[in-house]
Amino acid sequence: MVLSIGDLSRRTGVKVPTIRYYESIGLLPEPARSEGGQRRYGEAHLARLGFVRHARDLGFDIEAIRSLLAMASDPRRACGEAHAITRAHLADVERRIARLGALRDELRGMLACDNGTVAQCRIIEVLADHQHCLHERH
Amino acid sequence: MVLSIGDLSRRTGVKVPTIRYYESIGLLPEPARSEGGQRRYGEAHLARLGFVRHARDLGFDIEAIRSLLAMASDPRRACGEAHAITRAHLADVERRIARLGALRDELRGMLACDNGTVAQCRIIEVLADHQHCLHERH
DNA sequence: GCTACTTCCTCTAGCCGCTAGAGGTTCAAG
DNA sequence: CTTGAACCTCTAGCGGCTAGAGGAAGTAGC
Repeated sequence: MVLSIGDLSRRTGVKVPTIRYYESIGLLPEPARSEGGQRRYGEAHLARLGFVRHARDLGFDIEAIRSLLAMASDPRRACGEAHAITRAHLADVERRIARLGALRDELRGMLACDNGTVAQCRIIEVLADHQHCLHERH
Repeated sequence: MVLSIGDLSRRTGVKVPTIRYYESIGLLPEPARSEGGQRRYGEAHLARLGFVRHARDLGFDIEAIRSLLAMASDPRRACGEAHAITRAHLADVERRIARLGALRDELRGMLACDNGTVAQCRIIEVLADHQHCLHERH
């Protein structure tokens, strides 16, 4: 199987410039080239880019993905480190959810006024004065 | 009341370079200067920067804040636009919460294996093959 | 083999919202 | 009057891409 960069892009859902970007930062190995210098990919690239895409979708940052890739390539290695990375990421996601939930409540409260003038508008009022907030700390 | 940029920073919790950045993008008006050229702020700046800080904490982007500031400065203006901005932002926050919730479930599922070797590790497995996911679409 | 058209190439610059650092000046306390 | 903190401007960098210029290569139909 030989794929152009466009083929690889369509198969993985990763945009062409993003694939080249991943190569430039060393996340993907340099592929073979055609006589004319165009990139030619195989199964290994497809799998690796799929892995990367998937991890990005799950919100892992590039450095975490680098580590996960290193682990995936060594099937005998204990996956404790993968657990640590994933747990850390999960904790981060949970923090973000909590924060966004508080934010949502705050925004809903701000919307609980009719469309009067700014003078009575809770939105402007809340923004102008922290005292009106539901929570002390955002 | 006369405040240096450091005073303003301490009072609002906005870092000094960020205050200068806000000025550079026109979010804060240019303040008066001391004889030696240092910035000198008053109550109006304090209130405006507080508003900006608060809106940023609530996750509004700079352009939204620009609009909200324009509305706040005109107390007779109807606040329909402020509602529209806030509703749009709320919808965005809700989408992010839903997405992060799905992500959290996915990550929790991935952690449901013991620390064996990579060969049996669900984390690596899930990342390598989308079929293992809880959801079709992330 | 030629034309036309798409896809590919490299390179540079830009996005957001800051943050960091260099190299120099001003201010305020003692 | 000296010290040392805080200030100044300017440029560059962060993450993770995205956009555009200007040109070369690949491919399908005639």
